[in-house]
Amino acid sequence: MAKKKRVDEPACAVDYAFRRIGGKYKGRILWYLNARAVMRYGELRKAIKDITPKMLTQTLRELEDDKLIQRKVYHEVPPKVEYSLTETGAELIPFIDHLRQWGDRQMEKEAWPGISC
Amino acid sequence: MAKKKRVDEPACAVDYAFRRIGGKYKGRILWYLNARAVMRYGELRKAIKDITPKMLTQTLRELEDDKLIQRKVYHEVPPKVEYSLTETGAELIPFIDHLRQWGDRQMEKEAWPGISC
DNA sequence: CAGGATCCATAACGATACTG
DNA sequence: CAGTATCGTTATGGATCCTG
Repeated sequence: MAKKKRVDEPACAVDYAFRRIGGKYKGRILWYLNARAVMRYGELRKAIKDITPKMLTQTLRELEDDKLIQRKVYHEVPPKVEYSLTETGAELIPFIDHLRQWGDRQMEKEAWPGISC
Repeated sequence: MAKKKRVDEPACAVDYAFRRIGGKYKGRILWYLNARAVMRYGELRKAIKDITPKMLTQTLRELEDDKLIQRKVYHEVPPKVEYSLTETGAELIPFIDHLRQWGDRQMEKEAWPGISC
């Protein structure tokens, strides 16, 4: 998911795009950041209940390197860091939203309890 | 990507959807099947130049278990197997297309040689 | 032609403890 | 509060050879 992969050429635009938003948490992080506009590290951690600090940090860094999110540090005590979507990241939202709607329909069909994002 | 994962509840619809189309080749397979309507095993293998037979079979089976594609076997010699999208799989195409367009724009920005799907 | 089987490498992810 | 560091597990993908 990180640097390495992007070094070898993507086979095509679909391949390229999936590499950038693949991974277990990227979709959800982007979606949350869209819904709430700006979120602190701790808020994201609470929102994504199953994530560990390591994975959260790692995923946030990858998204940042990919210019899909922005990181703003407030140098104060206690520290405060805010994350938000970049323009490029925001362009992905319609896609994620449609995918989410599709997911909702499928989950109903399969009788999963519908869990809202 | 296979059964195991889908056993534990997805956190939400975004999580659910990403699980179903994640993986290195799923997006591209769905996209190709959409563009060409129906494809044989060997055609897919040629289209996805970097895939091994094992991965192709494995990915196709997962997509089939997920009811995103259909598999039609012709019992003749030499054997012939055709793959095509299901209704549910076809519903994903607009989103893959959207994502593909986004990928195209990004690749231009980064000055990757644009490789068409 | 369309795969199955086997073995292997690495990448992705996770638990836990600690820190500026 | 917002992370690091270290270590371990599992999932994913790959090479190679074989077959109805």
